[in-house]
Amino acid sequence: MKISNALGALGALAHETRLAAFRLLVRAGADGLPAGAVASRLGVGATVMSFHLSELAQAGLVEARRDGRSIIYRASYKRIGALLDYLIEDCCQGACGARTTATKENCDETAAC
Amino acid sequence: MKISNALGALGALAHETRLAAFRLLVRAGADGLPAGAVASRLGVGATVMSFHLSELAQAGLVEARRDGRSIIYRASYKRIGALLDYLIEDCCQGACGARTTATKENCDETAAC
DNA sequence: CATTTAATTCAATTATCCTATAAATATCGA
DNA sequence: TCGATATTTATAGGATAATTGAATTAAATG
Repeated sequence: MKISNALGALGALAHETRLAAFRLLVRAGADGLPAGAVASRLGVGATVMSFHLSELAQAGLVEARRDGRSIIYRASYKRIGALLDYLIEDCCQGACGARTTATKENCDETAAC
Repeated sequence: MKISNALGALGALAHETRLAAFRLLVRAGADGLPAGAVASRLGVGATVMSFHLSELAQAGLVEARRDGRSIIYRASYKRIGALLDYLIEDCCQGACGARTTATKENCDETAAC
């Protein structure tokens, strides 16, 4: 992943509504959810949701497809995975690469986390 | 990690100068680097560097200590690790938790990443 | 104690982002 | 085709963030 892509993805996720939408779409799985469902589940208007979903799409974190009147969004697991790889490898240099789901027990959690 | 902390850390990293500074501090290791060294290595002015380092500190991603005239910054491995854990567990739900340094070979990279 | 060095803080400007409203597009069903 | 539904696009505003230069704090040195 290029640095400009990482910056775009980080910026896209650095917003309350967009992070919530992305988490919702990850949980929705490969089928995704229509934009309206995302908006109503998050309690935001259709217009603002459309704006934020397109920001996520621009960053490559979600993909859109039309299904009749609805536009279905789904999370790009490949893209979020690439971002995580970038952060772990290019930014952590192994210092926190061990703190993944595979080897999480190496870390002592604190309340501050 | 709480969602507000994750948002703060994502926002702090979503800036070219700050991401570069954080990467530099990660590579500098536990000893860290004085603010002036970070500024000159990145080719930015002392004032703007100070601003961005304090943003990173506010997000908990770096820590500052005074050493004589210098103020030494170092990366918080705990904090970046906590952010990665949050993204992997709360946002990926296992869909990309496998894409870590430990099990990276499961992923097919593309040019887009 | 005055000077130099290191870094921050303040104030002002500029740029960017977010929200809200209104209008437009696309699809479906009567 | 007409109206209803789903979503996007366009526009304008207000809020937030970033940059710059000057002033300030803090520590070391002669």
